[in-house]
Amino acid sequence: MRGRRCTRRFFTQPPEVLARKLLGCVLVRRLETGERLAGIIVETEAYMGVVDQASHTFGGRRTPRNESMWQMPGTAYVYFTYGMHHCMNVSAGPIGESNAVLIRALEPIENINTMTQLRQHRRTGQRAGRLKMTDLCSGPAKLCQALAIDRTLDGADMVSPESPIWVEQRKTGGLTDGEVVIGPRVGLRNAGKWTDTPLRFAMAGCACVSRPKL
DNA sequence: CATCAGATCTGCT
DNA sequence: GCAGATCTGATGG
Repeated sequence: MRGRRCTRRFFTQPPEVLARKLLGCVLVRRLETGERLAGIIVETEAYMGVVDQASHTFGGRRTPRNESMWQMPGTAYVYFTYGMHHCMNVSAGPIGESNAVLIRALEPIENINTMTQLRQHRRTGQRAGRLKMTDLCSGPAKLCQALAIDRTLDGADMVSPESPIWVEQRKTGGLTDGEVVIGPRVGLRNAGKWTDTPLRFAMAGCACVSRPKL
Protein backbone atom coordinates (compact mmCIF):
# COMPACT_ATOMS: atom_id res chain seq x y z
CA MET A 1 0.00 0.00 0.00
CA ARG A 2 1.53 3.24 -1.14
CA GLY A 3 1.12 6.41 0.90
CA ARG A 4 1.01 10.07 0.03
CA ARG A 5 4.18 12.11 -0.30
CA CYS A 6 4.60 14.54 2.61
CA THR A 7 4.01 18.18 1.69
CA ARG A 8 5.91 21.39 2.36
CA ARG A 9 3.22 22.25 4.87
CA PHE A 10 3.90 19.04 6.76
CA PHE A 11 7.62 19.73 7.06
CA THR A 12 7.03 23.36 8.02
CA GLN A 13 6.43 22.56 11.67
CA PRO A 14 8.67 23.09 14.69
CA PRO A 15 11.31 20.32 14.87
CA GLU A 16 10.01 18.73 18.08
CA VAL A 17 6.53 18.52 16.53
CA LEU A 18 7.79 17.19 13.20
CA ALA A 19 10.02 14.64 14.92
CA ARG A 20 7.01 13.25 16.74
CA LYS A 21 4.81 13.20 13.62
CA LEU A 22 7.44 11.53 11.43
CA LEU A 23 7.13 8.39 13.53
CA GLY A 24 5.07 5.92 11.52
CA CYS A 25 5.77 7.66 8.21
CA VAL A 26 7.77 5.84 5.53
CA LEU A 27 11.18 6.94 4.23
CA VAL A 28 11.45 5.96 0.57
CA ARG A 29 14.58 5.87 -1.60
CA ARG A 30 14.46 5.31 -5.37
CA LEU A 31 17.70 3.89 -6.75
CA GLU A 32 18.88 4.67 -10.28
CA THR A 33 17.74 1.18 -11.24
CA GLY A 34 14.22 2.25 -10.32
CA GLU A 35 14.13 -0.03 -7.31
CA ARG A 36 12.36 1.27 -4.21
CA LEU A 37 13.90 0.87 -0.78
CA ALA A 38 11.75 1.82 2.18
CA GLY A 39 11.27 1.62 5.92
CA ILE A 40 8.89 2.88 8.57
CA ILE A 41 10.44 5.69 10.63
CA VAL A 42 10.59 4.39 14.20
CA GLU A 43 13.04 6.82 15.83
CA THR A 44 13.88 10.52 15.39
CA GLU A 45 15.61 13.40 17.15
CA ALA A 46 14.79 17.11 16.99
CA TYR A 47 17.58 19.68 16.64
CA MET A 48 16.52 23.17 17.63
CA GLY A 49 18.71 25.38 15.46
CA VAL A 50 21.00 28.22 16.55
CA VAL A 51 20.09 28.07 20.24
CA ASP A 52 20.69 24.29 20.52
CA GLN A 53 24.26 23.57 21.63
CA ALA A 54 24.04 20.10 20.08
CA SER A 55 23.07 21.43 16.65
CA HIS A 56 25.63 21.86 13.89
CA THR A 57 24.24 25.38 13.48
CA PHE A 58 24.57 26.38 17.14
CA GLY A 59 25.39 30.06 17.48
CA GLY A 60 24.51 30.73 13.86
CA ARG A 61 27.26 28.63 12.29
CA ARG A 62 26.68 28.37 8.57
CA THR A 63 29.17 26.25 6.63
CA PRO A 64 29.18 24.34 3.31
CA ARG A 65 28.40 21.19 5.26
CA ASN A 66 25.33 22.41 7.14
CA GLU A 67 23.90 24.68 4.44
CA SER A 68 20.93 22.37 3.83
CA MET A 69 19.61 22.90 7.33
CA TRP A 70 19.03 26.54 6.45
CA GLN A 71 17.03 25.66 3.35
CA MET A 72 13.27 25.15 2.95
CA PRO A 73 11.57 22.69 5.29
CA GLY A 74 11.65 19.28 3.61
CA THR A 75 15.24 19.67 2.40
CA ALA A 76 17.48 16.66 3.08
CA TYR A 77 20.53 17.38 5.23
CA VAL A 78 23.02 14.53 4.84
CA TYR A 79 26.34 14.94 6.64
CA PHE A 80 29.49 12.84 6.90
CA THR A 81 30.93 12.17 10.35
CA TYR A 82 33.55 10.16 12.25
CA GLY A 83 35.41 9.83 8.97
CA MET A 84 33.14 6.94 8.01
CA HIS A 85 29.46 7.54 8.39
CA HIS A 86 26.58 9.44 6.88
CA CYS A 87 23.55 10.64 8.85
CA MET A 88 20.31 11.97 7.40
CA ASN A 89 18.12 14.83 8.59
CA VAL A 90 15.12 16.72 7.27
CA SER A 91 15.03 20.48 7.50
CA ALA A 92 12.10 21.59 9.67
CA GLY A 93 10.12 24.78 10.14
CA PRO A 94 9.77 27.65 10.41
CA ILE A 95 11.18 28.89 7.10
CA GLY A 96 14.53 30.66 7.47
CA GLU A 97 15.63 28.86 10.63
CA SER A 98 18.15 26.02 10.77
CA ASN A 99 15.95 23.49 12.54
CA ALA A 100 16.06 19.83 11.61
CA VAL A 101 15.02 16.29 12.48
CA LEU A 102 17.55 13.45 12.49
CA ILE A 103 16.19 10.12 11.25
CA ARG A 104 17.69 7.57 13.66
CA ALA A 105 16.04 4.25 12.83
CA LEU A 106 13.71 2.47 10.41
CA GLU A 107 11.78 -0.75 10.32
CA PRO A 108 12.63 -2.10 6.83
CA ILE A 109 9.58 -2.88 4.68
CA GLU A 110 10.55 -2.87 0.97
CA ASN A 111 13.32 -4.75 -0.86
CA ILE A 112 14.99 -5.92 2.30
CA ASN A 113 17.35 -8.15 0.32
CA THR A 114 18.89 -5.18 -1.46
CA MET A 115 19.15 -3.26 1.80
CA THR A 116 20.93 -6.22 3.39
CA GLN A 117 23.42 -6.34 0.53
CA LEU A 118 24.10 -2.62 0.81
CA ARG A 119 24.85 -3.12 4.50
CA GLN A 120 26.87 -6.29 4.11
CA HIS A 121 29.30 -5.18 1.47
CA ARG A 122 30.94 -2.88 4.00
CA ARG A 123 31.24 -5.57 6.62
CA THR A 124 33.85 -8.24 7.10
CA GLY A 125 34.34 -11.19 9.37
CA GLN A 126 32.09 -13.98 10.53
CA ARG A 127 29.14 -11.82 11.46
CA ALA A 128 28.77 -10.52 7.91
CA GLY A 129 26.33 -13.26 6.95
CA ARG A 130 24.29 -12.95 10.10
CA LEU A 131 22.74 -9.52 9.66
CA LYS A 132 19.38 -9.57 11.39
CA MET A 133 16.44 -7.50 10.21
CA THR A 134 16.52 -5.53 13.45
CA ASP A 135 20.15 -4.57 12.80
CA LEU A 136 19.58 -3.34 9.25
CA CYS A 137 18.45 0.20 10.01
CA SER A 138 18.74 0.50 13.81
CA GLY A 139 20.91 3.62 13.80
CA PRO A 140 21.37 6.83 11.78
CA ALA A 141 24.47 5.62 9.90
CA LYS A 142 23.11 2.11 9.43
CA LEU A 143 19.99 3.32 7.65
CA CYS A 144 22.09 5.51 5.37
CA GLN A 145 24.09 2.44 4.33
CA ALA A 146 20.94 0.38 3.82
CA LEU A 147 19.23 3.02 1.67
CA ALA A 148 22.41 4.11 -0.18
CA ILE A 149 22.20 7.63 1.25
CA ASP A 150 25.28 9.82 0.95
CA ARG A 151 26.27 13.44 0.35
CA THR A 152 24.99 13.30 -3.24
CA LEU A 153 21.50 13.46 -1.70
CA ASP A 154 22.35 16.42 0.51
CA GLY A 155 20.13 19.34 -0.42
CA ALA A 156 17.48 17.21 -2.13
CA ASP A 157 14.05 18.81 -1.88
CA MET A 158 11.98 15.87 -0.68
CA VAL A 159 8.74 17.63 -1.56
CA SER A 160 9.66 17.59 -5.26
CA PRO A 161 8.39 14.71 -7.45
CA GLU A 162 11.90 14.60 -8.95
CA SER A 163 13.58 13.77 -5.66
CA PRO A 164 15.13 10.29 -5.39
CA ILE A 165 14.30 10.33 -1.69
CA TRP A 166 11.12 11.33 0.12
CA VAL A 167 8.75 10.65 3.00
CA GLU A 168 5.25 9.18 2.71
CA GLN A 169 2.38 9.41 5.13
CA ARG A 170 0.37 6.22 5.47
CA LYS A 171 -3.38 6.18 5.26
CA THR A 172 -3.52 4.49 8.64
CA GLY A 173 -2.47 7.80 10.20
CA GLY A 174 0.05 8.61 12.91
CA LEU A 175 0.77 7.04 16.26
CA THR A 176 -1.18 7.60 19.45
CA ASP A 177 0.63 9.19 22.41
CA GLY A 178 0.75 5.80 24.11
CA GLU A 179 2.75 4.37 21.22
CA VAL A 180 5.51 6.99 21.54
CA VAL A 181 8.38 7.07 24.03
CA ILE A 182 10.51 10.18 24.61
CA GLY A 183 13.98 10.68 26.09
CA PRO A 184 17.28 12.57 25.86
CA ARG A 185 19.16 12.53 22.57
CA VAL A 186 21.96 10.05 21.89
CA GLY A 187 25.70 10.66 21.82
CA LEU A 188 25.75 14.22 23.12
CA ARG A 189 28.29 15.68 25.52
CA ASN A 190 29.07 19.21 26.53
CA ALA A 191 25.76 20.47 25.18
CA GLY A 192 24.78 22.16 28.42
CA LYS A 193 21.12 21.88 29.35
CA TRP A 194 20.47 20.47 25.87
CA THR A 195 22.33 17.27 26.71
CA ASP A 196 19.39 16.03 28.74
CA THR A 197 16.50 17.80 27.05
CA PRO A 198 14.02 15.14 25.90
CA LEU A 199 14.08 15.54 22.12
CA ARG A 200 14.41 11.88 21.12
CA PHE A 201 11.23 10.16 19.94
CA ALA A 202 10.71 6.45 19.30
CA MET A 203 8.03 3.89 18.63
CA ALA A 204 7.40 2.10 21.93
CA GLY A 205 8.63 -1.48 22.06
CA CYS A 206 9.98 -1.50 18.51
CA ALA A 207 12.95 -3.86 18.09
CA CYS A 208 14.44 -1.69 15.32
CA VAL A 209 15.09 1.30 17.61
CA SER A 210 18.79 2.10 18.17
CA ARG A 211 20.68 1.85 21.43
CA PRO A 212 20.31 2.76 24.15
CA LYS A 213 16.68 1.62 24.05
CA LEU A 214 14.17 4.04 25.43
C1' DC B 1 26.06 -7.95 28.12
C1' DA B 2 29.59 -3.95 28.91
C1' DT B 3 33.45 -1.72 27.46
C1' DC B 4 36.90 -0.22 24.08
C1' DA B 5 39.88 0.91 20.12
C1' DG B 6 39.97 2.02 15.43
C1' DA B 7 38.16 3.70 11.21
C1' DT B 8 40.11 8.86 9.39
C1' DC B 9 36.30 13.48 7.38
C1' DT B 10 34.94 18.16 8.79
C1' DG B 11 35.07 22.39 11.18
C1' DC B 12 36.87 25.00 14.80
C1' DT B 13 40.98 26.32 18.01
C1' DG C 1 45.57 19.31 17.00
C1' DC C 2 41.12 17.64 18.55
C1' DA C 3 36.32 16.38 19.27
C1' DG C 4 32.35 14.75 17.07
C1' DA C 5 24.31 13.71 16.26
C1' DT C 6 28.67 6.32 14.89
C1' DC C 7 29.47 1.48 13.94
C1' DT C 8 32.06 -2.72 14.22
C1' DG C 9 34.77 -6.59 15.90
C1' DA C 10 37.35 -7.99 19.81
C1' DT C 11 37.81 -8.81 24.56
C1' DG C 12 36.39 -10.00 29.36
C1' DG C 13 32.57 -11.20 32.88
